[in-house]
Amino acid sequence: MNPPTDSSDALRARKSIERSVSMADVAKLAGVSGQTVSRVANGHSNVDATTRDRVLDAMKTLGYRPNVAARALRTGRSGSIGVIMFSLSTFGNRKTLDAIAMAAADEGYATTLIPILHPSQGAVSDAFVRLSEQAVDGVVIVIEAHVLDSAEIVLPAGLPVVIVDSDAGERYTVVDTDQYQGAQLATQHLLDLGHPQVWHISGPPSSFSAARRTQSWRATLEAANIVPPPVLIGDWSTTSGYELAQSLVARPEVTAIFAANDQMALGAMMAIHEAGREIPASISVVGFDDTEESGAFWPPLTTIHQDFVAVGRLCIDKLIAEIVGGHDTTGTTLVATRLVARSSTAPLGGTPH
Amino acid sequence: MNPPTDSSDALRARKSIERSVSMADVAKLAGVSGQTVSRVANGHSNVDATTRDRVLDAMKTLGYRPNVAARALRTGRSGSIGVIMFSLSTFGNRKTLDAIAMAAADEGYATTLIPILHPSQGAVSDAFVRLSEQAVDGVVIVIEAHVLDSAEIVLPAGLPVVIVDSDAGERYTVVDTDQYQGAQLATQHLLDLGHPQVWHISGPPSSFSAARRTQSWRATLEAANIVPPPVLIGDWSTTSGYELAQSLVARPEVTAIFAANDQMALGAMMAIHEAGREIPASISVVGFDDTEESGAFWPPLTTIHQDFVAVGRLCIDKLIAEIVGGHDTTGTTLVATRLVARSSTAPLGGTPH
DNA sequence: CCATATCATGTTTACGTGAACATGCAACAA
DNA sequence: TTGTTGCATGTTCACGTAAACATGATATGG
Repeated sequence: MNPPTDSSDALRARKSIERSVSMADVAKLAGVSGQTVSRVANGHSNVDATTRDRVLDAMKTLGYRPNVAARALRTGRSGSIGVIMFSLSTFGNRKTLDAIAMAAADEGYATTLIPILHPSQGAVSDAFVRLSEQAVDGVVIVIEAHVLDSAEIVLPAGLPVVIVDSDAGERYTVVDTDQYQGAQLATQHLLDLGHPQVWHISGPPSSFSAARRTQSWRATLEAANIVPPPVLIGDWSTTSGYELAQSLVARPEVTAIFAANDQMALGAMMAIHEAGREIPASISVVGFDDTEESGAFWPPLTTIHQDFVAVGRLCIDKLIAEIVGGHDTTGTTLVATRLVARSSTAPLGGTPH
Repeated sequence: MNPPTDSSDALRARKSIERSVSMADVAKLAGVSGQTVSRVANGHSNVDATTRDRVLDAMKTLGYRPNVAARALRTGRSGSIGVIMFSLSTFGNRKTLDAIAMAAADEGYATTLIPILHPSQGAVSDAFVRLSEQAVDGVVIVIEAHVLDSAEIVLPAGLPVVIVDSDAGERYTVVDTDQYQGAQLATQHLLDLGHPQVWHISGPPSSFSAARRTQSWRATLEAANIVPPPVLIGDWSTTSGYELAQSLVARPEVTAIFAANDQMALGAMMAIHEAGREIPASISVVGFDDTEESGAFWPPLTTIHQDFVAVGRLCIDKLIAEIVGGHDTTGTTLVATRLVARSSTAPLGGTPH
């Protein structure tokens, strides 16, 4: 049992762990008012050079660090940006998060991750509850917008938002890779190589990116007066690519496959290998993403490179503009992709490499 | 319903974007004091059931959300856990972060990402400055500890810390995959298949995991009375695996390669293919990580599976224990790996599959 | 010379919360 | 009855910061 201590020493010692240096401490040491310390800390101009140096010295001596909680309470700004996404399982999410975090750090913002445990309605709502409890100045949402619509989700009013992987450009600020252009590039590349038809392994329809890529693939074929074959609907995983491709490889007329991401392309290539057909001599394969590994697949995969760094940068730039500007904006900004031609594609009937 | 508004209407309207519902608003509506609202919000028991319901109703009506900044200022707890790591470029980092974020969310903590732009001394120090400016209750550091030592880094005193990828168990709480056991599993697997020697493509020496795997590989060979060949030092990338393996594949006596991660294993397999040798008939390859794709490599890669979910869970559990307990702990907790045998390994001189 | 503008700096206050302490009421024992 | 206990609830205050306002000193113009 703990009898109350007469002197506050014991408590002090225990609390001192958390106890940090405040403006008042700095002010005392520098012989100025707290307000002057505040001015120096925030880089205001109207402070005498001598005084400023004295304050800076005191800060350094005491190891002063501003208390963000107090600052956030006072100013309503937390210096933190929230990111809501399903788990980091997809390559795109992971790269996007990475790029956002880097760009945010660059601008002096921290990144608060608000993961969604499983893609259920309730879990998404939970994420927004957690979000509204966290002090964030803005949010980047990396979930297709229709999920937002279907859930009874209320974005805190006036909270700046940028959405990735969505077509909600009329209502929100949207930044994304130009999925349409990318898929066109992939499909056209195969057509240009002389393939009379291009089969497509798509991502899950719940993903806007996936739907958009499929749409573009279809349009590109139709523009070439080709009737698109049925879509094979995958779920981004190598396994799904493998299983779906198995139905294709037995048919000799299938000579070109466009997979909606590199992982499914990898799975498809595995099925092709197992069927004893040659890539690209017998079948050409194009992926989408350009992961770090795809250049080392066997054979090295022709794919669409996404510029995630640019996407992340734009997200943060637009978000900060909204935060500082104080008003919501709308509109869609797309980042172009480029085709990375490697050895998994060749002219119809052509030779590898 | 709405209380009559006074002359400050215009200002109010403009500010109302950020202006959120406070305890005072709830208190007024429920006809109680702010303190009672606080008690309800924090689940204290000494509130009459009737009163509690009235307050909860008012909260719901107004859409009350506690202000974390104010709470953090008052309590010294932010409900947020910081994660410091180099960019998400490695599979391990990415999975670890994912697991940490999930486990933290599960415990009601947000995850604040503090990325390090480039692995320079200054950048690491910067991260710690940003850290100390962010209100976090604890930190998970996913950087080898010797980097911490070499930089003039001061961890805020008393801040609970858990370190991943380190051997600093005597000074900190360390959670990690059992790298040693994993590398032993990999090496022994190849020896058990009858290979007289196992070559090793390692990760960068700056990584503790890499060093540890190399150490274990060497020890396992020595325990079998085999003199380890020179280590080939890679950098985790497929490219490095590819380039390093090229020097190996020309030598027929090389029949077994243990790469310190799946990406380098993939690169090595590419070099093997290009040299015209068969996997696993002519050379066996083992990786480390068990990425989502490795089962679809050609051939499917035998590798060491890491349980990142367990690592993340343990990080958070131990961190929260320190946060709640209020005292630092030390000690190392290792999570076991398991061998996933696929088709990239076979008995010496054996047949594929 | 004084009036006034200018600028560095100090003082007061409020942001929203929750701990500590105060109050008031009901139940109960003596 | 009256004091005592226990419990629900209210009041006061401080956390660290920065905006708003106040002050006092110096420079400038007529």
